[in-house]
Amino acid sequence: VSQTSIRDVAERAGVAVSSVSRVLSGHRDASPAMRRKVMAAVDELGYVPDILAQSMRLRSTKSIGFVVGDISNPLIAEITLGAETTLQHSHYSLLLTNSEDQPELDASHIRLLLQRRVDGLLLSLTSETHPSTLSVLGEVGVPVVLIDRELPGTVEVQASTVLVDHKSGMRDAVSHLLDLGHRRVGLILGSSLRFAREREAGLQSAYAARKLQNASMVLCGPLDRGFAETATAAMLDDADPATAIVCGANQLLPGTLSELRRRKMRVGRDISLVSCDEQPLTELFDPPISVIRKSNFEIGVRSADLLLRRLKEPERPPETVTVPVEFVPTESCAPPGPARNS
Amino acid sequence: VSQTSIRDVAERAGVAVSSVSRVLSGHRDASPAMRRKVMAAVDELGYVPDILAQSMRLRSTKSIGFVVGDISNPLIAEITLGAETTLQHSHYSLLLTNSEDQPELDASHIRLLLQRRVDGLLLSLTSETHPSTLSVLGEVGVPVVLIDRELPGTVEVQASTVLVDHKSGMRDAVSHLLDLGHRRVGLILGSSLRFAREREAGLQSAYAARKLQNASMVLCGPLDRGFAETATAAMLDDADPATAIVCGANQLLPGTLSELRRRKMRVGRDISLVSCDEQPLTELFDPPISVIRKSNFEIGVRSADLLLRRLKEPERPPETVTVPVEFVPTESCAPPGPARNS
DNA sequence: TTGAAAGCGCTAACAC
DNA sequence: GTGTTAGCGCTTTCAA
Repeated sequence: VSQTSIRDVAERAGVAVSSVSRVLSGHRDASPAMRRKVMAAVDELGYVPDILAQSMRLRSTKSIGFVVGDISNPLIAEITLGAETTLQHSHYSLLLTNSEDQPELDASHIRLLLQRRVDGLLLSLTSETHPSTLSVLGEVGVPVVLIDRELPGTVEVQASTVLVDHKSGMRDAVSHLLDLGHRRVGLILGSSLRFAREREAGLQSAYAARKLQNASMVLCGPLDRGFAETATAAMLDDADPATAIVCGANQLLPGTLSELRRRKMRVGRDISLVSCDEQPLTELFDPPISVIRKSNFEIGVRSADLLLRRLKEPERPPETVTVPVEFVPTESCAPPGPARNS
Repeated sequence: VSQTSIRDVAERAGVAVSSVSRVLSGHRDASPAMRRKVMAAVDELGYVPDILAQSMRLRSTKSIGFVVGDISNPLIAEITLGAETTLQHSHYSLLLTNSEDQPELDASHIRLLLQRRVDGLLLSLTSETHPSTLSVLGEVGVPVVLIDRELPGTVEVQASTVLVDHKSGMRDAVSHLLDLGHRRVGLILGSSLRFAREREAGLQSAYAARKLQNASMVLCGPLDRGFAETATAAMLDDADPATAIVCGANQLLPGTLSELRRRKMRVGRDISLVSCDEQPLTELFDPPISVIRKSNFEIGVRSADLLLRRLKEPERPPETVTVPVEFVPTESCAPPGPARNS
């Protein structure tokens, strides 16, 4: 497609390049006759404008840079779908970069994207505190949207933000467990990003709201299956074992399930279980697994919307929106059983 | 970052723009003294070259267009990770477009990406037969890699291809079921893309290899949970009910599992079950679900490699590589039980 | 070895 | 209403 330039079209139509440009960009100063001539030449030659050259002139690439930690994480993939779909409708293209969960790559990807002259940035950062990321964010000249991240207050980065209300979801889940009679709730956390902090805070607030002494057990480690196994084992082997376990991230659930299976513990009888983030099959376990869920697609859409808004109105100040979260209880949560007395 | 141009650097260093360009592009005709002067100016100004302008001159954007049906499909997301990671290492950026499983969008995305002057195309097409896609593919001027798609032989599209050996995987799975004594194997298929055709062929070949009359039951419909439920029900309600069910795609498994649960049928006892494509939790069901698996990450890597190779050597003819597939049997496959005689 | 200048394909003054 | 022309930031002949 397109090796023909606007000059070829002009020549073919017997008019000036500027006239071709005017017709194609829908400028009003173009007579019907001119329109016809130009469009005929365009059709005959199969001319398609070169976006690169347009970008160069207009100083706008109509492209957005998206930095993610790991696109193969289903949650991120859904966010990406929401964002790309939304941007597409506004004629923006998405440049995707994976940081492979390495904080150093966040900053270098941002720099690369700026070099590519993206009009805006959508960031699902791997780290909220890495100095080089914070430093480059201080001087990006384009609108930025942070996805579920909060940077340390000291740096004043001009960015819109889409926040997820993890705290409420966790509060609801833990409250439910407390109401069932659990007192020793275990929470497994990987990472120390905002979602982990909020989830821990949600758990605390559930205890606090019921004026119960906080007898929870929070274990934090790498965001992987191996750690989830270890943590689950630790929670069950504790002198005061947890009677309910909350998996603080989708990547952890397999580890917890496998440790429970190894011990032949039945979910919803010997142990109560809640998972953060719905996955395709959680609902099909027997019993179905309680989840704290959110719409990742919506997160992507809202992020893109926030960005588009600032692209249209550059003077507009950054905004923050919060996406709700929902706790879906199932029989995987039951009153603490006799196992506790063993 | 970067509002300074190469002219500013030249001025600052008191040299010509061409000299700056030479130094920065590592041209050998540049004296050490010149190098020093230029680099000093670059550092002082924090100059970063504008990739857009470079692309325009060099007629290469160092970017690859990736068309996918649905990035939120975990399989696609993993392929994307493999591809992006590989391209990144060769300093290519990835432009991602979602076709939302609408065949018409494939072609328009390809056109858009060509307008953006991508150096190459990675395609996970929504349709292998849509005319406008085939037509635009006939005149793309850049290297193309098809990911697990085969276009009708009539169109001679110059493209490298990464194929997945679905057929072998399915043959192994069905052979295993036949060896267990099953004769009536049900296969649920969504879509009619290559993977579905190959899976059906694999099933046929398993029967053929054992010289058994093909008593399989293949149902094809939309690639969603609802259809999987319907198809599962149909297979079980048939006059000669299936004793084993193979889910032909990850999106179908939830439907089959839910229909089985509704009927209180126990996997691995009342019915045997195999799923195509490993998912995070398949292994944690009780019993674990047999899967036909492959490395999606590898598919992405191989696709990118094939593209990079043609980018480096434009004269090189397109190649085809095949990625292996593995059947992982579990107790979800068992001999047909008494249920059959009911 | 370095500099001056042309030009990639396009848009937008500006002049007619 | 239309044409001429000057760049956008860069690379690359070509001359010096």
